[in-house]
Amino acid sequence: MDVTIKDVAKAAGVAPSTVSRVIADNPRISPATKRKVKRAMEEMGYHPNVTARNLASRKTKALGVVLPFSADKALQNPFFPEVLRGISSIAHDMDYSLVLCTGETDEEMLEGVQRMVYSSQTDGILLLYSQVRDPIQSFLLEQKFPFVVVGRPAESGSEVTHVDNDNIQASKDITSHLLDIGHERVAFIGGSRELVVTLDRLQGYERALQQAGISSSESYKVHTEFLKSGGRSAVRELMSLSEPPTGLVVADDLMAIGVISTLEEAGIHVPEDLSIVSFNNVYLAQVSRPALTTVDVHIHDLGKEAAACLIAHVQRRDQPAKRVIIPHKIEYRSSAISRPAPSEV
Amino acid sequence: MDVTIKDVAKAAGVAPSTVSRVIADNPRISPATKRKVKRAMEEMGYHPNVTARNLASRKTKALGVVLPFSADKALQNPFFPEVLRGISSIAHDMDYSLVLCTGETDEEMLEGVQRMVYSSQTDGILLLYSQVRDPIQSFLLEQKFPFVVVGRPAESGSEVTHVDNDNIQASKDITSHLLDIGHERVAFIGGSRELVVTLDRLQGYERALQQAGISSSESYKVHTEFLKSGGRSAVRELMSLSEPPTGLVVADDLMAIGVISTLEEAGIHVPEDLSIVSFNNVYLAQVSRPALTTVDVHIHDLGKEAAACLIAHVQRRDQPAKRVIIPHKIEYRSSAISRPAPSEV
DNA sequence: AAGACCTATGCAAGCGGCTGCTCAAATGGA
DNA sequence: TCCATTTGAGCAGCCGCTTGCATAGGTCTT
Repeated sequence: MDVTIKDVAKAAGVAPSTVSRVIADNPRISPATKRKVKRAMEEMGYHPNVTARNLASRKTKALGVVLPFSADKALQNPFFPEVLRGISSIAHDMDYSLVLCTGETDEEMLEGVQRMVYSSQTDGILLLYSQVRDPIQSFLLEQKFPFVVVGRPAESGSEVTHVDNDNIQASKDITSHLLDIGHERVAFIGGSRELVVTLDRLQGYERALQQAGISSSESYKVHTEFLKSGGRSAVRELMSLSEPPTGLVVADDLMAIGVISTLEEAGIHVPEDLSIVSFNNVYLAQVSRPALTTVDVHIHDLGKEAAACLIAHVQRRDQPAKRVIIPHKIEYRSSAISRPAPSEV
Repeated sequence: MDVTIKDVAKAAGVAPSTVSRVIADNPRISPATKRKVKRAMEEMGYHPNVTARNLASRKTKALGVVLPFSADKALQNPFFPEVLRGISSIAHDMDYSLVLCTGETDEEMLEGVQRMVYSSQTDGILLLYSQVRDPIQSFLLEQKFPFVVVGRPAESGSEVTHVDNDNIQASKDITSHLLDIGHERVAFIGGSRELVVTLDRLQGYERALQQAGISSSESYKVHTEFLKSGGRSAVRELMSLSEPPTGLVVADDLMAIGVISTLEEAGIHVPEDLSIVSFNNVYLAQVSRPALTTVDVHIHDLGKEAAACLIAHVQRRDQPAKRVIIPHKIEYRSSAISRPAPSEV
């Protein structure tokens, strides 16, 4: 708490600069001196002061993590903790610390980001979501501040490094699965249209239909908030169509759980009456009933990769923007079953 | 990114110290000068460098947040994000930043905490869980480093400021509820015995039984990991007793969901065959089927209060340790129903 | 043996902002 | 009008560490 580099220097009989170089493991210091200094540090319980170090070296060894709290991006979604875990593991390995930035509204978050950037609190920033026309992305871009986004940037995609799944393909895959096992009327329930991930998954769904030669109907595509039970009305509407779907592609596990709940209330059983597939494969997906057939997007890897990219990027600023795609994998469980051949009414 | 206090000073035709005092809104600077300086800051896009400021003022305006990743404390539990939200809202208001510290193991976390403390990265630390014989708490205590824990410290409770629910009372309340609606055989499923919260809830359960004049049986108290499906075997064991319980007090919502799933697999229906109550009232509790009767512990308030306490504490170090109890409230939903009067066999 | 070169350290100037102290100007009182 | 006060602002040292440059020995060359 108190012993400084000077104290150590004095005790070891060397100059402060030497101690500093010992800390940095500078090859220009002889092994003998290093040992001597290290012993002194040990004995005195010396620990370098990061603040001073940061000031002198004009770096922070800290990454900013921006995660949304607003209702529809929903921090209660286990997606965030999980990606955080991935980020943290890399940050820890590379000796970076993480500073959190959140807010209930876009403005609050932007404010937070600006603070981080202007006051040089972090070397780079990680965006854990991607929405269209994101003022934060614009700001960061314009400031030329290093950042990487988890997800696909809606704009300037080629200029910003991002780590994502191929959500279009993933969605196409899982929709096709539903089609393959006999469903002909498959609807899509997505979250906020502002989120790129929703858009991508919707597009994948549409492509799958198209490939199967099924025309897609607007009434089969509904959007509702990630978590809000507002989903209820959307589901009811969907099921009261003259030709209700027999299969549902839901853009998120948690949403799927909410949807299933609503369905059951209405006396519709999953998967007997209706098959459901979703995305993310959070822990709950295997514990809820029925266990969810879902796309495992390897959340943890998304986080790890994003952190690694960002660190690489802040260490060598000249790196070009890159795009990393984390593979996905469908987990087949019990929320989707094959549809008996339709009876010709 | 570049303009410093000196540049502003020059532009405004004053000394750097004057600019500094303007920033601090020091009353010794005349309004006229303040205006002048502020205009200059504005025009030049000046933003103080926190690092330099921190170094000079020997504060960081940052709070460390320690949250566990290990399996049984489970970050996937929405409890953490939610308390984080509470913390964040206060931190934001008070202009503090949050730095995250996590780890998969206790050692990793201790390491992280030590780093924070030794290198003075934060002014104070928030512990989001409490376990018995916690090396982190001991360390912090011994270093006299300001910290507050969310939960009840197992040891030295009177010396460390903490924010908690009255979990014993809460557990007693909800267990009594089960008893009141006619259940006579009520079992308890808790998480890790290392966690104080588990211990408290167990104790509340026991007290309720005792007060109702029911003797508690060891086979009715089981512990399993917070999330792991390992819970399965525990549940099966419980249900294969010669006198299986008709009511279950589960120490956590997520666990309850897992338990219900296991039960249903075994053909036992909740709440018809078995009533379940749990704790926390996370978002899922109202969305899952059946919706959970659970104790709302006001997670968000826990976080807010904890952050407020910590900030108060770092600002005036001489404050005595205090204990804040957040009230709880039972949410009656559909996972617990009254037990028909037992038939006299 | 003397200059050329290393090697291992030390010196000192920052990094950007804070703050105790000093000092000049302005104000007020008599 | 003159001196005591108050007010406003500047000076300079410091926070703890990093780093370019200088330097003192020592080792090689030739």
